[in-house]
Amino acid sequence: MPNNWLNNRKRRPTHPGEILREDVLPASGLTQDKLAKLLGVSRRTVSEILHERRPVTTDMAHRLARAFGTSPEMWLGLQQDVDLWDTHQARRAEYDRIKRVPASKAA
Amino acid sequence: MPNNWLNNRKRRPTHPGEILREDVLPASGLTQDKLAKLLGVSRRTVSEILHERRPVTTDMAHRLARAFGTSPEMWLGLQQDVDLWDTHQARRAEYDRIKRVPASKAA
DNA sequence: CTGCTGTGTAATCTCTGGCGTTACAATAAC
DNA sequence: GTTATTGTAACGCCAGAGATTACACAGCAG
Repeated sequence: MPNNWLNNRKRRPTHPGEILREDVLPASGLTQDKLAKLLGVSRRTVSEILHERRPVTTDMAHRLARAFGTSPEMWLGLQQDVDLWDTHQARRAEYDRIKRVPASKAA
Repeated sequence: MPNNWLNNRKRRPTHPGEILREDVLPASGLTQDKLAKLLGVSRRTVSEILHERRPVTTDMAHRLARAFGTSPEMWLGLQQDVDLWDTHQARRAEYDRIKRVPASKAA
């Protein structure tokens, strides 16, 4: 409910690679290499995403969506939450210094 | 309702810069320069976002959220839609070539 | 007319990060 | 054994987000 819900989370949100590694890929019966060729990316890219060392980019979100019949938003949304969380962890001190703009009702 | 809702849109989704330019910034009564200092970024960065020439990054989403009391997800979500749309425009041919993975129920 | 303020925007640099290719080692499967 | 699958190091490439500096031009107050 709170807007700053994300900022208050204790745990890092689920990386899309986890879904891919633990559910989607096993269910598909594909090897990493096969999937990579199918998606049109390198085997390395697939591997690093599975290990959550690389983000699912806009491009990858589209590719995964095509291959697995899901929406690109689904994959990218997961990634966004992770990105927002990571950035907040890294720079929370700086963000805390930013002051709220007063609602100057000079409308 | 359809998953590929985004892909079927005729119009490019609303860039967060538009909201900032047409609503949020005017309502605040701030100049671009003031806002830039407040956010801790360069005047140029603010200007380019207002003109929709630069995306709202994860970092900027946090800054805007702090300054205007909104959620980072709000700003970033708008940007995501734009990004997905742009990428799809640019590479739809390549994506169309990606074949759907058969649901091998080798479960 | 003269400034001052706010703004757009080149030019230039820096840094980060996503991706590919190649190659090698380790492990699992046959 | 031999082959298939996978992790990952070492390259190199290139795009893009951001800062800084500087200049041009608008609008408005005096």
